Amino acid sequence: MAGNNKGTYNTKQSAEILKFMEDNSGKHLTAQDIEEYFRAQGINIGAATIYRRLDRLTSAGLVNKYLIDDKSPACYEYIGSENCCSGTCYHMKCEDCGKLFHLSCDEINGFFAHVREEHGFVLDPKRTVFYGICENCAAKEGI
Amino acid sequence: MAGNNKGTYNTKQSAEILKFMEDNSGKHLTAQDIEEYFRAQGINIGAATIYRRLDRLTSAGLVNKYLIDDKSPACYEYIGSENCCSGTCYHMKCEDCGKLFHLSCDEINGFFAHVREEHGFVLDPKRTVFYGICENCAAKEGI
DNA sequence: AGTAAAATGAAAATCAATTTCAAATTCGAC
DNA sequence: GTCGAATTTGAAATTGATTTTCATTTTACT
Repeated sequence: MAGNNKGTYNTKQSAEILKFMEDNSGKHLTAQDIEEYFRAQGINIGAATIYRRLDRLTSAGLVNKYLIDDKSPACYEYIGSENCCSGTCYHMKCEDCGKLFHLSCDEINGFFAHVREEHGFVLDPKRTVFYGICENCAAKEGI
Repeated sequence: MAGNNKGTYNTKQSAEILKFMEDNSGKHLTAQDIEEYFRAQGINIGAATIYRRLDRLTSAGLVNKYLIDDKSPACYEYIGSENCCSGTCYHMKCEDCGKLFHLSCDEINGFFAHVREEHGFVLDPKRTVFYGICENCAAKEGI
């Protein structure tokens, strides 16, 4: 049998949700996105079930949950073995256009290591979002 | 007259709220905390007014708004115009104890420069808060 | 004082997320 | 296979923080 946890039953809903998350690996999906997808497919999966499953997948470490900003609902991202967020991936959010960018480079790892070693603070990439102005918006506004 | 903005009227409620925030500079207060304080003082200030004022103070840069975790309501902290740090200063917030730390070093300036030059993204220190676990809490929990 | 613009409080609305609970499903034991 | 306890589900109700609405009050300017 597939990775069975004691005291948990596998259902077709949970399989569907996991498959959808996998298929959208690297994308940020809200619970609503997922709900709408299944509604469009003619598959009825209740909102409560989606939230329950996302919680499970998050605790299991298969999915990351992000609270990017105050106004929008939480979003979830499948953590595959090959996509950009499998390792440590950070997010930058443009205050102007609201677009979300992924950031992954040696410098940021070095900086996080510095903060850990010199300032004794272990940063949390899941919660930490860098805000600023993206290249596009800067050009547009002549900043 | 005191710092008047065009098209804004000063009220005793807004003065009371600002004073209370100033008096609790460095503490993290929820809208509820503030509501209860005024109720206890026998001063009636509606919840909506408190939220409206906190929003204003936040946009004005006098107060920072934090979303520490998913479960708890937003909290607000009086920062003061420029009295918390000289020059550019960044904030780290412990997800565990909620304490706010100030960060100022060459490495962070270097990192911000790198992001600007190599990733075309101009970071906003005012808005960007680093979340993580502080030294104290890490030790306490044996992480 | 007169008055237009802005701020307020109470109540209603919003809205993501959670809880409730009866009905359906899962899965190991027999 | 099927019995039965444990688990999961969906729909609806609930929660709880925040926002909106709107009639009334307050403010700042003349």
